[in-house]
Amino acid sequence: MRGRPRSERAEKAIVDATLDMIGEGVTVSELSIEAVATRAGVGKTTIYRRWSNKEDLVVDSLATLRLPMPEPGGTDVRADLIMFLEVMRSESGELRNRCVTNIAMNEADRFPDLYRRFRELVIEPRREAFRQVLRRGVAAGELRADLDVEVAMLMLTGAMISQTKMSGPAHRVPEDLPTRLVDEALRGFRQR
Amino acid sequence: MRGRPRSERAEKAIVDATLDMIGEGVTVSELSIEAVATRAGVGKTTIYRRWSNKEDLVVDSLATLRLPMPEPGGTDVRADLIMFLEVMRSESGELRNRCVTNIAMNEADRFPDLYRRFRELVIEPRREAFRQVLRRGVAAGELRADLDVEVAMLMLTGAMISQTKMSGPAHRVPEDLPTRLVDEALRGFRQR
DNA sequence: TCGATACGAAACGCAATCGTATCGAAAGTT
DNA sequence: AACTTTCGATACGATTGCGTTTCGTATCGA
Repeated sequence: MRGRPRSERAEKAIVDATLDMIGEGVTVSELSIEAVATRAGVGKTTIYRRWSNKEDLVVDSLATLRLPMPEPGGTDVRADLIMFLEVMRSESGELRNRCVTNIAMNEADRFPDLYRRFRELVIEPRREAFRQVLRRGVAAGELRADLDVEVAMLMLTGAMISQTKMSGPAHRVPEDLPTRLVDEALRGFRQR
Repeated sequence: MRGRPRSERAEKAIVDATLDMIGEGVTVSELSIEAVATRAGVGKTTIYRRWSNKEDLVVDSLATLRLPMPEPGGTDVRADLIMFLEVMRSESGELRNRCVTNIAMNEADRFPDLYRRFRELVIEPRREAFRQVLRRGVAAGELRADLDVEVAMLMLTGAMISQTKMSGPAHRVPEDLPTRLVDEALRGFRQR
């Protein structure tokens, strides 16, 4: 291949700018190529040479997100559940990781293809890992045999997600929320 | 007062158009006065005569939402909790009522004033009612004396909200989800 | 009936963003 | 050294929406 090769640095700067803006809460509709170019310190040409439109840019950018999947210990259900929620909590504090929730919650209706790819790539693997922790807990007799695993997962993750979204990027999710959530869920609300 | 009075019908049409569009998932940023005017069958003048900008229009429109607050029976905590979640579930099926979640989840970061007013007007009263149900349950000895009311509320409502957002406007939230959520929460996950 | 105000429609100038084109300079290959 | 491609910058016409103004008509109170 002849000619000047494409700049790796420019490409990374574009993707970084895109992810940062989405993390800040800019919707896909609002995200302007011009803003991305400016923020990345790059000409618009350089973006359009690589991606033909905004959605492609967003999809490819999100695909570069490599969120480390926590590895559950497998012996203590309580500890594993807290660990998963703690990952959600700490990630919510970093701008970049807010992409995940922002895309999942805000863009599902309007960009179904984007949402579907993102769901398969990021969300479902995590849900499955979480599900396995609960299943192991049931199998080990640590959790009720008739526990509704899907509902249990929804209660814990839904609480974290709602809290994250409601509190906004400025506020922090309380450090002890994962522990408190898991303990309340394990004990049950009812007096005995 | 002299002169032609302002048209009640036009005003209602404008507010309805605004709420419908928000319910459909149009963000406040995307919501254009021109689109509202067209949809309401009204001139832009008629809108600007009443509201000086988009945010005012949205705030006032949301303020007209009179979401019937369920009246808890006060005797059976389980029944009251299920009733609250059931209201959330059934409302999520109607376009108009999706305004509540759409605004609360998507616009908090970008329109903090709007979010604050909306929170005081719509969200907090409901949260408080929900909180009271749990408090009464504790006082009556039906729930654990050391129950973390805030965490309990977060688990139940967060689960409903997440499920609603994740499933999108097309899908329906399962009818039995409120019951399953409340029963799991009351029992606790742990084997005894 | 008359004067005041609201009505819907249309046009205004302004700003943002779109996707494309053009530029000279830079950075590679052959 | 010659050639090719990308670089960032800049300008382009098109489109959209803003908030304002103007228009002739409609609808009220006095």
